[in-house]
Amino acid sequence: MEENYRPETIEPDVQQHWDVNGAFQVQEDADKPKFYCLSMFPYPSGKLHMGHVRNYTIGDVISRFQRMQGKNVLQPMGWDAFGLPAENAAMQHGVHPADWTYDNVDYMRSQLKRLGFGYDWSREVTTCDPDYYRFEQAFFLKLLDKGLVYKKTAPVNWCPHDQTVLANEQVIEGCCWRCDTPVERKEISQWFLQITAYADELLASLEQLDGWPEQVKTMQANWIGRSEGVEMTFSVADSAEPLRVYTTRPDTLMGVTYVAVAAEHPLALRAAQDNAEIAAFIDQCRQQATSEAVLETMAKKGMASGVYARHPITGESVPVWIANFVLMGYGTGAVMAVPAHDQRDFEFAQQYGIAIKPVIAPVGETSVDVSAAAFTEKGVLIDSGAFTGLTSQQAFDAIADFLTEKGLGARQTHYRLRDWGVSRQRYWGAPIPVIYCDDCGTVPVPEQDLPVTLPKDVVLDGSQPPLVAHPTFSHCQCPRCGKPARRETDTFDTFMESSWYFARFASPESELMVDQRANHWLPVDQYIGGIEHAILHLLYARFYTKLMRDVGLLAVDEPFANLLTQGMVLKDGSKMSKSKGNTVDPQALIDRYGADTVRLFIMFAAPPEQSLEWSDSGVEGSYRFLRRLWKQVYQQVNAGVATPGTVEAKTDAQRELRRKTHQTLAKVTDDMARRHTFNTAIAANMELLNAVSRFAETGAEADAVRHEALTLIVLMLSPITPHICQILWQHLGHTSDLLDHLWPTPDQKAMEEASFTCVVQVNGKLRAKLQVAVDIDKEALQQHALAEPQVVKFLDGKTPKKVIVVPGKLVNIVI
RNA sequence: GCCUGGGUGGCGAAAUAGGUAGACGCAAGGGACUUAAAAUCCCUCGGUGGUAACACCGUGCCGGUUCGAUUCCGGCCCCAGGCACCA
Repeated sequence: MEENYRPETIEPDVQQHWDVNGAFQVQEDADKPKFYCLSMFPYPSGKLHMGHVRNYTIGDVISRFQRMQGKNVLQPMGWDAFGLPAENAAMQHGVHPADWTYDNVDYMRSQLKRLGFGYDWSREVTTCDPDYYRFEQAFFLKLLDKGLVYKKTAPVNWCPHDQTVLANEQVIEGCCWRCDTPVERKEISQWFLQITAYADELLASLEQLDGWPEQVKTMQANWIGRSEGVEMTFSVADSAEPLRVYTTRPDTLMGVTYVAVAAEHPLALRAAQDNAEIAAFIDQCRQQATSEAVLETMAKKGMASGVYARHPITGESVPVWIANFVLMGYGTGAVMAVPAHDQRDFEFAQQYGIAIKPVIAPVGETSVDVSAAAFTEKGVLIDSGAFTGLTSQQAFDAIADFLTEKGLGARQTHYRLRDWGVSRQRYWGAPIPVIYCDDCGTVPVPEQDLPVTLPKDVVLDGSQPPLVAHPTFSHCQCPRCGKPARRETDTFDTFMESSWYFARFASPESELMVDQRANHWLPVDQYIGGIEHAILHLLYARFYTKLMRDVGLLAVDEPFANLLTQGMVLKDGSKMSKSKGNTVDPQALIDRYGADTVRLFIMFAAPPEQSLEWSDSGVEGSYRFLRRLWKQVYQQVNAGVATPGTVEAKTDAQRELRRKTHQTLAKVTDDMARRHTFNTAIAANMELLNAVSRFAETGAEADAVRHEALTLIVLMLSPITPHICQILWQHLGHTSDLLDHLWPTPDQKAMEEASFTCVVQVNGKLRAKLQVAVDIDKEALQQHALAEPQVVKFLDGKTPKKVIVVPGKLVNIVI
């Protein structure tokens, strides 16, 4: 055995050994319980960042641990390969998105291998491959056929200078990131998946996800945002089309003093026709990005439309205002406003001198002060005609019934969740497989013509959409009538690909989207990924799973049985990202210290769900620990001790080391299996190694106890630092395969202790510690504690008011 | 603005079910070894006071519940993630 730890030589050897043996290739096996462990696949952005290293180390540790539990572990890897950065790279560096993407995939794959992750590479999938996205196109058409897909207009960010649609991320302070031109809002026709049809189930089945963090379930529930309310109509003078509004507070209806509509609302557009001022204001409203964060924080502005709506109950005229914070695409594009009982309405009314009419008072009172702020709580109706005196709850029903009877409204369940817009006006994505014919309308691409392949010969200079400019792509024949027709030039949202990849891994080469093997492996037993995906990706993947179930492709209701959301890797207090320029390149650390050190450090620095503040120092400490471990094994092996027989502690020191060894094993097992707190599992092993270092005894029994401790450290650490452990395992004289070695069980007898440290408190403050027998009775323990000099001193001759004895822990004396 | 988390020594953190605050590691300081350096090993290490024993203070801030609160409750401040076209 080499005296010094040399990761640069052992790691490639061990990796080659795994490779040659196909150690991580897996097949369905009826004799073993399956365990599908999946880490969120990466976008191939260039090279691995620390977030990837953290994510994939956690996944690999869990996979290896589960394998040692006797499970048949599937751990695949692939590439979420479509996306915006590839197009940006094309424009900046003149490299084709496909070449850029595949080069990145090759490099990042080599990095993953260098880190020693145990993936079944025979199942690798790449989403920009037509053999992947063709299933998605076919599935989309199936959904279209089922009526779960439709087209409608929706707002996009539009740069009038570059004549291009911008992602929210490309809008910097309301301006285009490339040319700094103020961005406009533009309504364009887009494809939608009807996720709202599944809103109820997506919400209800959250309750069955016992293996998900409460945090994520709460976020999803709030995102879906089910509410009970009333939709009603306000008729408008000299207009055929009444205003439809939805409210969750019909009890405040009598307090409505105006109605607000979006700038794009037909009513607003009509008002603008003969009013230049209104037209100018509407133009101004359009100069706004589409994101909710911007809408909610910007200055609220409005203008009276000059049009009046009739209050559905009182028949009074209320002014219709055009407001910049109402969006046409969300809901009905109109909202009723109750300034006295809604803070935003209140501020708007104050700003523009609109009436504020209080109609809800706190329970037990007959008036309410709304001079400074709206009263937003529920209460009792005042000044509300026939409804006066009702509670908010009673009024909800009374007003809903009244409106229903009069045909002016109806109770309605509403969701905050909006249908999923999947159209992207981009090149690097899966083409949407539809054709537009002047005679036949929208026609799906026939199945035998799939996939609609993304052409490679395109011009990417930012001047016009590549698929629109392409000489032949958009020109086609109508599949129905054969006349010249236009092919859809939008591509799919990349969330489409990441919504079903976990199912594809089960049968990656199948001629079907998924085959029966998906039902063997699904659901994923452990899914691991960044907390930033808590809503969108996870919700879309859950939705897709239900869609696939309902067309008979899958038998499961939910894709991910257990979810671990890892925290961000931060540097200088914010998320590591290229745009912020605060990234740390893992490769330099791997080159210097080896994969095991990097894996060990990232698992040691923080528990997985917490954010991890990166610091370059500390990696050194992990390296030192592995060297100390190597040295301890070297000393043991060098002394000629390998594979001793039975272990029997003879001396106190031996018994103490054995106790520590098995207590550590018990703790580490719990940390790894239940708590997923790998940091404390590592700390416990560090403590144990420190104990081994201090253990100075020699002789056959001492060597056997030491050997047992070292063997167990190697076993316990092997999921985390598999390379060094594989080598040390062999040097310790073990011939079995470490990868499939069963996780050891602690020896309960060795863990037993004769005495424990009992804490003695006076008024809750620590005053003394007693070393007492484990089986001491309560009375004796109390007497013992009261006799302590420190206690006597504080008692000062007085009798304690109360003595609390917690067996096995502490005595608290209250004076 | 809304939703969800988080805040503990110089730093990363630990305290698992309300019971010893700071395990483990980093950094720092001191020492041993060495011709020297690196490496390694040993010791100290929350703050204030004290030669010491020890005392008091201390888990973002204010208040509450409790014999006892980092942990539970109420209010506030700050930081992070998400907000539907970044992935």
